[in-house]
Amino acid sequence: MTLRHAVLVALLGTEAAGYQLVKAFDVSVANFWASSPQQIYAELPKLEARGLIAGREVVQTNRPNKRVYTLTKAGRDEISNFIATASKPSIIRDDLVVKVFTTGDDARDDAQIASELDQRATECQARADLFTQILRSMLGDRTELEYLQNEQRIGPYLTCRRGQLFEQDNARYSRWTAEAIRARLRGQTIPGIPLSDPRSSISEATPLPNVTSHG
Amino acid sequence: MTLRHAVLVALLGTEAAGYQLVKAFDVSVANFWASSPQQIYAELPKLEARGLIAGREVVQTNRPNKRVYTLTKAGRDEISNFIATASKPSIIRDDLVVKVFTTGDDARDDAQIASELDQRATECQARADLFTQILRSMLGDRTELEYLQNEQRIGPYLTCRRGQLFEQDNARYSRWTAEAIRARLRGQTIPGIPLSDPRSSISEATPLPNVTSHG
DNA sequence: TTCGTCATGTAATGCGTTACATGATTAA
DNA sequence: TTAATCATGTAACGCATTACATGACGAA
Repeated sequence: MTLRHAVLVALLGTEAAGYQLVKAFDVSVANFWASSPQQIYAELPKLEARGLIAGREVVQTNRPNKRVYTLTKAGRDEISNFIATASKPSIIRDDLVVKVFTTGDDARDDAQIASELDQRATECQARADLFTQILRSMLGDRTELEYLQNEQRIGPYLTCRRGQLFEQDNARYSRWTAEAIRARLRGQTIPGIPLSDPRSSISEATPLPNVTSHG
Repeated sequence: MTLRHAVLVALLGTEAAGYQLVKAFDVSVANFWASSPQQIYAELPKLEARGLIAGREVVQTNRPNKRVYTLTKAGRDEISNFIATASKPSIIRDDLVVKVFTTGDDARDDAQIASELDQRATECQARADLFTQILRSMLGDRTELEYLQNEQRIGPYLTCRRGQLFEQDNARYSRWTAEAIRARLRGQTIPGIPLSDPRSSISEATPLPNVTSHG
């Protein structure tokens, strides 16, 4: 039951209509809680019925009218409550990795999988680059350190960073795996991938990449 | 509708009972398709009814009897079919990152979140280490390169690698974020985290870590 | 004698996905 | 005139989660 909480936190510090939330989910909340427009639209009346958000009609000319929602006190309490409850482990759902699991069973399937991995790598890299842009525009002319020290709501920055990291990681894995599968299909050595790098764990050695330098 | 496919691929090359599948999901399939025991048990009769798997009773003494399932020809075709269909983007669901999104709204909540991040980092690292062990036992005395060249079914290795990478990445993110939040709460600089590292993108510079060296 | 493992479920409820539906405005 | 954006849904179905349930064996 966390779509509820995902919607509530999206309303922290800003009122928004359903359509705006749908758009906001695309670039921020989707990084940790992917949801379809239908789900979001369906959730809003439920939250309002429970008194966690309050909606009001906004009449527009040249545009359809819309219903704009704000967090209530009860909604804020629900968020704090949620934060006080133990988190469940993260879960991934990935069709493509289900396919990777079959690798070695059928050569034609393997070729298909490798080409889908290439495509996935490109998509992930594109999304990662988008996140890098968003992060840099959040920073303005400040360094990340300055931003994290001075900005009051750093949450959106930190979660966008999560999305960036996930996409980069996914792109990296997809490229590596595509090469491994294809090299086998050719019966050749795996080119251009330093599999024998002496580092055993990325976790201690590698800092998070910098957003400020480069594009 | 991919739990179906996750179960089918788990039966590639080996017959298994429900209980065994539940256990297998824990350490391998869960890395890309997390599912509860109840879901798996419920899925098996459905797959059998569709003719994608065949079950037979195995009578045991000293143990409850069990029903063991094998892929049918139709099941294999269903897998190939699935592979030929375009994959959906990966999705993450992560409670804790929903909480991170709120950071900056309430200091007490922030402290709570930072401490949950510490815990998460530890759990992820433990799981990553477990995967490293599993990977090394798959390799035996071969290098990864040798393994990928010579073993016929490399799928389970590649997906375990995915799990390892995800857990390491998640641990790294959790540590970094916990520090960022806590440093702000103290009003201090962020210690020990090289935020200003000149590398802009992890994806091109960093190879996948090696499994063979270290423990 | 208590816990963990083996072995398998049911039932209720709620969440999520897919397909379908509408209708105006504005930019290419 | 075609597509994209704004704005919001309904309906059907199937998937997922939570709680509950059973019962024997073996190890500590």
